[in-house]
Amino acid sequence: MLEAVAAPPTRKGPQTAGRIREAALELFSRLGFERVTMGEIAAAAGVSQATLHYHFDDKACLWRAAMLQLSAVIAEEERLLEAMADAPPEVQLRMAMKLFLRISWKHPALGRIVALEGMAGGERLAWLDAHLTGPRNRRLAEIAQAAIDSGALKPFPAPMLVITLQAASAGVINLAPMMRVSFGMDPSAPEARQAHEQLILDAILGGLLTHPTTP
Amino acid sequence: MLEAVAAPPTRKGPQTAGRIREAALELFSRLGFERVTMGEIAAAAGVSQATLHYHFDDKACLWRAAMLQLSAVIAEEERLLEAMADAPPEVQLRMAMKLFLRISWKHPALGRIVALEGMAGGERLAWLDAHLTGPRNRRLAEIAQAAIDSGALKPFPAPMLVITLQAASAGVINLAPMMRVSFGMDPSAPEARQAHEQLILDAILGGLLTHPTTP
DNA sequence: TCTATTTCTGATTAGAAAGTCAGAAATCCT
DNA sequence: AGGATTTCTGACTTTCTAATCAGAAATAGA
Repeated sequence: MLEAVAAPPTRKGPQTAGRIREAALELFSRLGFERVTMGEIAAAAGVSQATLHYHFDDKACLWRAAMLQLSAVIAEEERLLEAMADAPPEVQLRMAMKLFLRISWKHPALGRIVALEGMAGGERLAWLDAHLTGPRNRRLAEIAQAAIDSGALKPFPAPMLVITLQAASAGVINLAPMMRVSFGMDPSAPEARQAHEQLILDAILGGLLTHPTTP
Repeated sequence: MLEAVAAPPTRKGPQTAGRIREAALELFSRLGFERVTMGEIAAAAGVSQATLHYHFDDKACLWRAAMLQLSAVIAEEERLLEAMADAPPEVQLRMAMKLFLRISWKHPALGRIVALEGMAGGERLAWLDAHLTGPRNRRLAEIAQAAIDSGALKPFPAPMLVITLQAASAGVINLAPMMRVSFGMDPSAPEARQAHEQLILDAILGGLLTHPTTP
């Protein structure tokens, strides 16, 4: 069988397929596609290695299934952005940024995946762009461009703004192990998370708006 | 033989060892430790696979040698930071930031390595912290802390400032493939590089200083 | 209960990659 | 030139991993 998503709870297959996808997402995002073995995923999901190949044709297929699951969750959480399509650009921008930050913290796997595959290039990145990151990036870029056109935001290239925001938000979360090693500090502690969010907002709203607002 | 650095040019060994280190650095930084095979490195350096094991005991040893080479270059380029240890904190901070950005652009391998290993954790990260990234991070944090103590910089945790700067500068460079796929834009083009640098400086100097200065 | 279908597993296979080694080729020294 | 040393290579071994498959266990439906 292959990548089924919804199913009657009486059947047991989809349930274990879900456990496998979760384990795969965690491992893939933390270590990258080839650092993870099918055996590790199987162990993490509590099934045999052959079971992985029963539910998913091959390793690449399992990777895509895990990403699709993440994609669905995130798309759902970003739904509310569409509801404010006619708010002033500056308001939309601020809202989008906060949502972006919140999602980065809530789904650390996303940022890790983006860092890993967005750096390596290749067909997995192409797939990600089509199914997960591309639409997000371009929607955010549109909002930034509108803010620039309205004169609220300094005229930097919108893609550069988007990627920088991406890098600065997810990057800090990704580099948690490094922060621990270099500074003995845990960035996922609530107060650190708070400081990080405030830092990004201050930097962008204070430094990049034409009429700075530091709330 | 093992990790020799300087040598008489008449001997041929160190020269090929250098070529191997360069090829290794490029590949390791682009793909990560385990995505790269010894065969690929050998091919890129134009030698046989067995030659790699003649010059370096094993793969991990080659990885460290490549990192050490990078480390030496960077340490040299950051030497001039020590010369201004008694300048006012704000001046030092601005200088350090610009140097940091310049080095990120000049040695893209550094940022990729940091992203890859800083995210994965493990013994390679520990080694990096001891030999390359740790000293840099802590020196930059000291400068940031001095700027905070002097009242020039808003009182965010210095480690958070450092890691965010790291993530925002290197991150954009790392994500070049993603920018190409998502926006068809090449961030390594001179004008993009310029915009990126200005963006970071504006964000930090405009948004995080207590008395903003936007030059 | 009994049969068919779904779900899962142990055993196995094929292939890739790191690392070893004996010896060839190149270079140095006298 | 000629022996000694450094440098390099092809062929091999070992280990690890993805993928396959026949069949066991569990579940559903009559």
